[in-house]
Amino acid sequence: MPTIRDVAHRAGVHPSTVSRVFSGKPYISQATRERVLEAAEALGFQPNAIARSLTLQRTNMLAIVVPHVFDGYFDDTFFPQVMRGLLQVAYKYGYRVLVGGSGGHMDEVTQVYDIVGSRQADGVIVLSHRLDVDLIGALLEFNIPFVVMGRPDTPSAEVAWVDAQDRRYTAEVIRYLIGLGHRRIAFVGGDPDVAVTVERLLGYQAALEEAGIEPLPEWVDYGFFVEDGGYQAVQRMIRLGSRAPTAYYAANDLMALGILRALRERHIPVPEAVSVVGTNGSLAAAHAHPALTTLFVPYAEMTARAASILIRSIQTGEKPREQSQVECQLIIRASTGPAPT
Amino acid sequence: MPTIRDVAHRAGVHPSTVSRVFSGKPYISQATRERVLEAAEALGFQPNAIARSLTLQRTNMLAIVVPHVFDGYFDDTFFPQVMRGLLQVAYKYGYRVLVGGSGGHMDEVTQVYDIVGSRQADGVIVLSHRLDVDLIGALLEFNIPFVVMGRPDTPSAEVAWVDAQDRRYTAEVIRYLIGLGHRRIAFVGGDPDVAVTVERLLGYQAALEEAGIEPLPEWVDYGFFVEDGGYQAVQRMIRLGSRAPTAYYAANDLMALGILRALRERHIPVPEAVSVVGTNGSLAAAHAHPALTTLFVPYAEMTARAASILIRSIQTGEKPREQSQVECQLIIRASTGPAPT
DNA sequence: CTTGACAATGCAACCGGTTGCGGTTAGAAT
DNA sequence: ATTCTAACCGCAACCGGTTGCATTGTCAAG
Repeated sequence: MPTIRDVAHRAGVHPSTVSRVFSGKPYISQATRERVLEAAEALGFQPNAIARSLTLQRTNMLAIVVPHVFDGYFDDTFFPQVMRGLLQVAYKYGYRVLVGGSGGHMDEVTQVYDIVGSRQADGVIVLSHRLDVDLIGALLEFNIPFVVMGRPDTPSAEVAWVDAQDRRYTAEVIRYLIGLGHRRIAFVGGDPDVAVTVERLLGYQAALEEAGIEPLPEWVDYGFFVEDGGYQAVQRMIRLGSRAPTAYYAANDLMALGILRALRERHIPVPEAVSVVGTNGSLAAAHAHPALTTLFVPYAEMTARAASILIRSIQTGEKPREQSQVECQLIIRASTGPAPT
Repeated sequence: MPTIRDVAHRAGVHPSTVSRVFSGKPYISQATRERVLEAAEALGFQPNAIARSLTLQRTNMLAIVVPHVFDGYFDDTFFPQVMRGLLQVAYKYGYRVLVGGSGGHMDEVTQVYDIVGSRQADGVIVLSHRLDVDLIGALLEFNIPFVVMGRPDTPSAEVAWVDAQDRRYTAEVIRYLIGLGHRRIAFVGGDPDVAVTVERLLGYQAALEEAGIEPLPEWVDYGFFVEDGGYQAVQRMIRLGSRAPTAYYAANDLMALGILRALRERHIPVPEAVSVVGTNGSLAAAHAHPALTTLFVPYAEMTARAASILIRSIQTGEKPREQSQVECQLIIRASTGPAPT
């Protein structure tokens, strides 16, 4: 690979001149500019991004860490939508996306820590903030812009976030089910150690309390966001007999599909006997049978916004502080109906 | 951020000693090693990955470029499965994934060219090789390992690939439909400029010819891999009246779902009147109504394999040459049945 | 007691761009 | 004709690790 010095030599100028040409600096005569570009063209020169990053202290990368160990993570619409929003904005502003994998709980922090500490990215999107580890605290130590997806459990004016108002909208879903006459409503959450799960659970509990319903502990279960988690939750709850739920709320569509599958296998008609609501508004939900009522969460928009905040912060040098929220939407389809009498 | 020199100063050693400690070089006494690590700990030192990359000429990154402009791209199971396989292997070997977006056709090449030319990654996975641009030729110019997903149209011993045998398995699907008595079979391809589409079309044509069926040109349409593409294809083909297809093969599940939607709207019973087959084996296909028969393509396994090949090549320094193929599987469900009489 | 071998560490150049500073030159102003 | 200004471009240090080579120290063999 030719370097800036090779080009300089061929064009008969100093390396710094070549650098100035390629980084669009002023005070370069038209003649030398052309000579340099010609030499670069002839040699097939492209500036080395790594070297440039080293001096500029800028990588033009946005980082995101994904728990790749859960296969189901890639089956729900969450991950691709996140990537969509992120990529679109990153691309628009000339950034690329650095995706890191992560194994266990702690490892997610390790990975983020590693990427940030080794200066491989200019900003970070924090996907899931776990309750068991203080990732946000760690990130504040570094002087790197980051945006959290969802409102952190210990809100601070120092951190930027984009929130989907999980608690509020989950409550809205539960109220909708109550409005249909349901009183025995199940909550099938994702990973119990993740903030979003806790928020949704709080929304669930609030809505029930509001209606004067005392929820059974057995109505709450965790499916870790995978299809089989929803399936298993039904298997367990069905044993409650007459106290079994007549409606299920699942924290993503994947688990809701698992719930539908379990009900179908047991020949329990949906929505006549049992109603089911999913979350995320996936395409699979729209095409499921029966078509799944689902709480659409605009994850693509959320990450797009997060990426915008990050990039602005990187470019201005100011710590990101924007705290915004997006609106979700309950898409009512065929999987929900009046409670059986 | 503290540098290696800060640590050296604090530990009372030379920077090179610190470097040796952190890169696990031999010939460092236990005493100084401890002093260095202690100093590093106290300062919160982490080696700068960019600087390291500059000298080592290694970034520990695998690159992939994604056409982010098509929203539908993120709705099918293809993209997340590709990411899953890639991330798992990358993570296992300590690599990270660099994802670049891309706009139009040419832009994909530009982006890959840019990443490779600026040495931002050690290897590249070439997702879709278009027919209109010679990306492979360009990559061969650079001395960087790359693996192509799918067999290139001009096979060469110089390039490594992981192939899903698109032609063969598409033909198998068509033969299955013919076996069910269908003779008017539609082909709804993805992007006509992409190699996989051409391969599938060839498989389709071969299977029909084999059975002595002369396909109508109107039976072939392109849906560009998006849901509405499948929907529109039905709208057009239905106008053929008595010559309209009794079976549809779609090059991904998303388009197949669009086909199902179009048929449902027109109250055409599936599979009694028309059969539908999708591709990719998505979860949405399993939960669709009727459950979609689909050609499962192991994209996660393919990218996992591609990543392995890449990493081995990076580590040995040998140009990757492995050319392997994976097996697909036709998953028969409820959307296909005997042709109407 | 010398010599040799090898462990341990320092020195300095290098990876490939970037940039503050200073020198040169040409044209404009006086 | 002289001075001033600003465009143009070279010089060299720097970003933060890495590594071949040189040097010092230590211990065992001769």
